[in-house]
Amino acid sequence: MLMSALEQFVSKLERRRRLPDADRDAILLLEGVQRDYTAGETIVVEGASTTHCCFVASGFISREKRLPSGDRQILAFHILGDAVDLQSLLFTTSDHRIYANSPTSTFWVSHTDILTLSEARPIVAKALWLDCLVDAAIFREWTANVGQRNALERISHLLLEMEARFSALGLATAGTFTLPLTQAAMAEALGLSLVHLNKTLQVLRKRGWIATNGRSVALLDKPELIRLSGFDVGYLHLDGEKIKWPIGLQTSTATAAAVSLLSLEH
Amino acid sequence: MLMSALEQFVSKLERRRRLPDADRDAILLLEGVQRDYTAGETIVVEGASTTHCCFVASGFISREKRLPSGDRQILAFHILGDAVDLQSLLFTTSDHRIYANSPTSTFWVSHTDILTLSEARPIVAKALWLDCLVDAAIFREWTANVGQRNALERISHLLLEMEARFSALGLATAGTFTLPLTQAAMAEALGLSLVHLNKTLQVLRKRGWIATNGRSVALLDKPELIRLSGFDVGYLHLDGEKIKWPIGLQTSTATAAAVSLLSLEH
DNA sequence: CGGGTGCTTGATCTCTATCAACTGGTGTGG
DNA sequence: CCACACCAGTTGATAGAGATCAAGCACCCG
Repeated sequence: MLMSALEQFVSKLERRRRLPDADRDAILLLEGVQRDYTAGETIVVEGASTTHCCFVASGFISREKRLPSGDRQILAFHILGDAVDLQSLLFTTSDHRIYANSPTSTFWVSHTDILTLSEARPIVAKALWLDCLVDAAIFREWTANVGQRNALERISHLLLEMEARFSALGLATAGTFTLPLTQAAMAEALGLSLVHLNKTLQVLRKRGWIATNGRSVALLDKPELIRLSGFDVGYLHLDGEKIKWPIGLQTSTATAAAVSLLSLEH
Repeated sequence: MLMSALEQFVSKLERRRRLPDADRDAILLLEGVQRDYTAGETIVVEGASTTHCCFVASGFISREKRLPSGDRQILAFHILGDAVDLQSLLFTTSDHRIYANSPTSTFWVSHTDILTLSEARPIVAKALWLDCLVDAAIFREWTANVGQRNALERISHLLLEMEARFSALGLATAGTFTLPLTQAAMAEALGLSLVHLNKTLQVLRKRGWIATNGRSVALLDKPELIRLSGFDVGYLHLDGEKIKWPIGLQTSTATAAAVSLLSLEH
């Protein structure tokens, strides 16, 4: 239970693809600094220069963009085992704000060390790259969610995503988990107004599909929520099912394969 | 003008960060197959297994997700010099459909070859990784666009993005460029209905901020469009301004730096 | 006990979707 | 060469989802 942030992170990576011992150990040996935050605390300011990457040991973190109008859009949530903002590993500044929605414990590793390690160990590089690609897949799904679904569907979709992610960590049982979010934050993640979100949540409750108790959420009728929202866990890449990750590569007959692919396709 | 797809791609990378000759050449020497598409043709079907990555030599490509309801969300546009769906380099299947909005010429390189090259050349790996991160930054901006902005702002924002991207390639002059999109496609990228998009475009035209002629778009009052939509080119990372990309890494006093950062922060 | 935060409610407004029809251009086939 | 079909764009009318405004309630904490 009391795994370190890096141990949690490695577990996540290894749920997708087992790592050679040497690579796993190399990640675990990364040096860094622990740092805790209280609920509501800002972790990284928008525009701040990024020199370190933070790994979550516990808590709940969100990343948001603020528009000139003052409106905000929450772009992602991060929980234990996540690398927050590996996305800015190769950028000098962060293009969005990161903050703690609940008391949060993190571990900070310097970008330089991560890059050095990646350079020395292609497998580590690939695992991190993959993690970025998964994050991007989630971004895409969120874009579709906000762009195409109505309030009822959007909320269901988000709840299903969070349940799946908590569940993969053993932090959800029978569709029940703790979601340390105010309704205001949820509204900002979904592109809805607070009032409308509140009323739509009530619809979900009245239909008996979900129940809430404080910060605890129970998905009472997952099949129905899934049907309604069109949720499909695949994009979260919680396991290795859709991961292509050859470790020992041999110079293959790649071009020949390309030709056959292209001609067969149509 | 008649640069190959890989040459265009390398130019894009080098606008961000100059590459050592050996690495540049290694990319340019990637083998592959050329393939052309007509307007409206599907390039990759959703769910198809991904074995090759396509580089755009000319034309206009979009990537879209289809929801069970039948609605679609366009997730990204790609033009000359782009690597379409480097995002699925480490996945076995594509989670979205890719298709040509205009006659398009592409060059296909096998994932295996790309991964082999990345393994051999950390700098190439980093350049490709960076390209994925930039794509992800654009996804984030789109999420915010669709989630928080109204129709007028959304359209303006998209047009500004496309103008900036074309402009970086020398394909836009004085705010005028060719956008090979039907209004239906634009609506699907912005999460708007076709009818509403059409009417809102008319507002933009009546206010004298844009003009259209066939597929040609002219941004007549960029300052006003920027003010309205809160557009900020930064997220496109067209140049190297915000790119952090040390090539020669030395084991630094990273942890010490972390400590000072963390204590200074608050 | 006062004030803050988070949740809830009702009334109203408006933006955007939906439905339906019409135009103009393009292309194809008889 | 015309008839027809098709597609992209446009228009008007109507409906509905969701935003906004305003207020009240419950809980927690200093």
